[in-house]
Amino acid sequence: MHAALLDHIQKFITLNSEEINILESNITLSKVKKKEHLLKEGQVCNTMYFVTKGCARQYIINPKGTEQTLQFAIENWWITDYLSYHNNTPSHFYIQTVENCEIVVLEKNVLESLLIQIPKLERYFKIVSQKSFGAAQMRIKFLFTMSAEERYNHFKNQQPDFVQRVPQYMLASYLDFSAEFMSKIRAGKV
Amino acid sequence: MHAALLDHIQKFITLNSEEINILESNITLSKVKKKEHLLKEGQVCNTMYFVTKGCARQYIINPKGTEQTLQFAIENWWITDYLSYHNNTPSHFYIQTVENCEIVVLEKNVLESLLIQIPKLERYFKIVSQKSFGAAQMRIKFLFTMSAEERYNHFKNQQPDFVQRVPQYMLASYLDFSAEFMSKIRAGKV
DNA sequence: TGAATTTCTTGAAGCAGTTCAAGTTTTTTA
DNA sequence: TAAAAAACTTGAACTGCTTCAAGAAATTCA
Repeated sequence: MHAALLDHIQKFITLNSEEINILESNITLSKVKKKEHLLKEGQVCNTMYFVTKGCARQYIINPKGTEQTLQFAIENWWITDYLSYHNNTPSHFYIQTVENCEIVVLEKNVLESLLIQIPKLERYFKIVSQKSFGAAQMRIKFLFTMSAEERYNHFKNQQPDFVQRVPQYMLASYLDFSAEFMSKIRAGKV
Repeated sequence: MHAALLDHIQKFITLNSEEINILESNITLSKVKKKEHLLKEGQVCNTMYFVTKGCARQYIINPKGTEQTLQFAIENWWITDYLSYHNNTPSHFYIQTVENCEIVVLEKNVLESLLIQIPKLERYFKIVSQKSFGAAQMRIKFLFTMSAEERYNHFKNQQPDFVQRVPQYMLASYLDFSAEFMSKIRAGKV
């Protein structure tokens, strides 16, 4: 059912059967249709989302009114706005499903009670967020050092199937160039 | 002595006096001269650094041979390469002091033993890294939506003193534009 | 203090990627 | 399955920023 999250947790820490029971009774899987919003700009984010099926994204609407995707979350990724979550401040971001999804929706109060019952989970979330931060640093490195075409090819090599899964304009904005330019890169017209 | 780190930890979790003793006996403060390297590209990063005085930075050398700063760490910031640290892979980054510094140097084996003795520390590091990740997301947002001049002005408003503390070319690369362009922005010649 | 090094400045030429506008293709939905 | 909506393509004009080169200013250190 939500075996995916249990499996993911157990990649990083060891759970006994009691702890597994606690988790199973506190965690539910939600089906979310394509293009639904999990978070909108201006809302305080009180929830963490773990994608077990499908794809979600975090995006902003820039001053020109265009959407720009900052992050994708596919199977086995957490997505949330940690700043809004920790500081109880309005979020700068939208979080939206890109495909029909199955998502573990974990409210702050539920999570905090789980963390008290199973303190080991702190370690799990520590490792996950440290790795995410490391990935964000690499992302900034690529944005800084590669041309638009290099970023596209690099991404395509790393995630060959994913390129097919999302609209090209979303991927273009994630890689920080325009949809039109993406079209030219793909046609070899650069 | 290293009160700074204890204070920082106690902003997020509560420690009893025994735990404080354990920390005090395992943590030492190192003086590091300006421009010394804490990590070089290609090394595996086995250490976390907490800056209590001075300033350090994480940077890369891009294909043109120019340094580009990805992150600054001033007082009360942790700096490390989490991907290298967790995966035991060679780092893509340099970490270097920018000023004479006082730094808590925490080796992986010491940290792991501390985390066993004081499991609560997992929560501390979780919160710190989640906030760092949140900050990295905001950084990407600013890089995506603001012009070079806007990024400079925004940074100057947020961190007015810091602008004076580091060479302008380092700040320029952190904000993702050239040192020459920084010079023109500051002179109002844009 | 004086020499060496590092950092900052300036202008001119160039270009990687944007913007705009219009048309085409694909996907969704009633 | 037809109509509407969403996504993609193309070329032409444009621009924000880079690159290069050379000199000036500031900082470091013997």
